[in-house]
Amino acid sequence: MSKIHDVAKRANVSIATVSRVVNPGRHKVNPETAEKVRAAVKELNYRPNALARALQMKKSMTIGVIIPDISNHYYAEIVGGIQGVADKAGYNIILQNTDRDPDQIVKSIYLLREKIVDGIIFSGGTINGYEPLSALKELRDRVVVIGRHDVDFPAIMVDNIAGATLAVEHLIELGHSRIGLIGWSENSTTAKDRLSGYKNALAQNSYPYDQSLICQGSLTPESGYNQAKILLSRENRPSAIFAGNDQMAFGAVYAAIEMGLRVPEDLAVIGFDNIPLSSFFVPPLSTIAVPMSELGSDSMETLIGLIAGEQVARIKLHKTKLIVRKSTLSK
Amino acid sequence: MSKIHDVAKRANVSIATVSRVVNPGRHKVNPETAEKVRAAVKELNYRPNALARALQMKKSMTIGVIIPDISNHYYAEIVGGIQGVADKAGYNIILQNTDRDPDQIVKSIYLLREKIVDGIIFSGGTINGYEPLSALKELRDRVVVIGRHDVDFPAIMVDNIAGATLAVEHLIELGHSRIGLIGWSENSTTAKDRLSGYKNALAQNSYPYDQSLICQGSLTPESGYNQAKILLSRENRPSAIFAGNDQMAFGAVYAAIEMGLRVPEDLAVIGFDNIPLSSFFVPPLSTIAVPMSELGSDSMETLIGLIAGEQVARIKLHKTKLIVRKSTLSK
DNA sequence: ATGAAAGCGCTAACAC
DNA sequence: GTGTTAGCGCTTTCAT
Repeated sequence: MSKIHDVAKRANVSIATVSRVVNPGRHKVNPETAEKVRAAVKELNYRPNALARALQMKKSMTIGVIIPDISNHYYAEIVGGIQGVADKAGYNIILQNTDRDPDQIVKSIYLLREKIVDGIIFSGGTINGYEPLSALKELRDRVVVIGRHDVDFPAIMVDNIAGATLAVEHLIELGHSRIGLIGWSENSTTAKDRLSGYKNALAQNSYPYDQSLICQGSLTPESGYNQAKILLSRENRPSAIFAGNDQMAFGAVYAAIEMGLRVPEDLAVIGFDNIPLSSFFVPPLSTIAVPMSELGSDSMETLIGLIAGEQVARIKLHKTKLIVRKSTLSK
Repeated sequence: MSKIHDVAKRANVSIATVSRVVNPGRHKVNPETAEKVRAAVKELNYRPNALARALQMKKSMTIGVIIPDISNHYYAEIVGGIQGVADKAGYNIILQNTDRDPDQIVKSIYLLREKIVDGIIFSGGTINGYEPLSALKELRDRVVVIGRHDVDFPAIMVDNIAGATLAVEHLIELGHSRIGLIGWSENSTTAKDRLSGYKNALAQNSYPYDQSLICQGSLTPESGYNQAKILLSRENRPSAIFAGNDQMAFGAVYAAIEMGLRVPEDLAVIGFDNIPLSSFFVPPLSTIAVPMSELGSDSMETLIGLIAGEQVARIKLHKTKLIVRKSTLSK
């Protein structure tokens, strides 16, 4: 692989001149000389070494993305959104999977710092501890988080409370009063917010909050299935279920059908996320649409602003939308 | 951010010594000195600059992954598999999305070369042209492809022909003779292979190959829905449909139900891929399981072998598996 | 407009 | 066992 030196020799100029034509704009260079250099570049198939350049410029044009798991649809969409704007701006992204493991998270941050990333986008898992925070400190002005984290970085969030309220109010309007909730981990702020929205909607309509209607899955269809089975075999079972995400909603529908209940006639089910398959489910699933890809693109735009030294909003809240399909048709 | 020089000063040693304790193994260093250095490292929160190290060592511990689209489940799983083994081996991955656009592919390769990646894993889209091939040339011994590409790099593949044969033979055993196929682009070797498997199964059972049973979708549920509608409104409609992937199979089931056909009683449907949701579909979808994550991990293992200068297999074929669920129960 | 040379932060000969 | 020094390939003053 040829280096700047080779090109300089070939074009009979100094390496400084080569650098100037390879990075146009900052300095003038004689058009003829430039042409000679460009010819040499082409002949030698020269490509500047980004490592060397980054070392010198203290700018790697690389950003780090820390997520729990890329094979999870939600994060894949986010990363897709990040990629889209990163590409256009000339940034590359280094991916770090953490499985939400605090040690992994800390390790990832250190690793990205070693690789001299220009910034970090963090999503999923928690970042509140002393370790991750102090590790992130050195990049303080170049970090954006997706989701609520109670830390002092610009945050891109989904209005989960409003979304959940939307879902449950929809169910209430349909005439349901006993509404089951399949939530998940108490450690997740997202889960907590969706639960809050559920409670809000009940309170606004003066319905009691009944603990026996609440259970916890783990975001998988399997867990939705299991929890729905439990919920539906109680006496005085709910006539509607609000599942914390579409995956669990699918599991819940499946459980209902297996138990001889019809959806939506005997049980209404609504999910959260609006994954692509939800409209092709049988019955098509009502849900709350979350603009995942936008979360990603917005976070990258924010990071770019941060890197440019701009003032950026402390919080950006993205709206959700109620999508009514067959799984919650009239009671 | 502190540099090796700061640590050296703090510990009252030379930078060479610091380097030696930071990268243990190669050289001996007095335990006491080492301890002093480690203390200084900790106090200054020193982290070696990976860029500088990579520049010197000509090894970045970073590999490039080129795929069409990370928000596609298939590629997300592959990348997940790659990540898993990359992490353990100390590699980071830089992601490049191409949308299968040849220009983007070439650009991605150049970009990764500039970033001095230690290797590249390529999946999806085509790589046969002169441009991408010559761009890849400089990394010749450090490239592995996933899927069939008729190029001289180690390839990790799925036995799509055998898988499709499996699917169609299953349908034939069930008594179906008119079996529709929803395929996709003729440019895709995967699509071609799955079509070949379909033809093989028919031939082995002396069934005719009827062009009117073949149509092309685009891997989305929408397209599966549309194509199934066409197939099912022909007179002498098929009694079974083999869809090129699960997404299209979902669409096909949906179309059938909309047309008043029962699945599997009036129409059997089988997909391909075995995405997680397929077992929670209503009815649960029969399909051919593809070990996507394994494809990723295997490709990374192969690349690591390549980097280590080992001899690696030219081709590794991964087996598929027939998963029978309700969507193809007896005719 | 162009070249010489310093230096980005690190590793690895090579001396001692 | 430890220090000195020469690069890795590039960008960027500073001269000219």
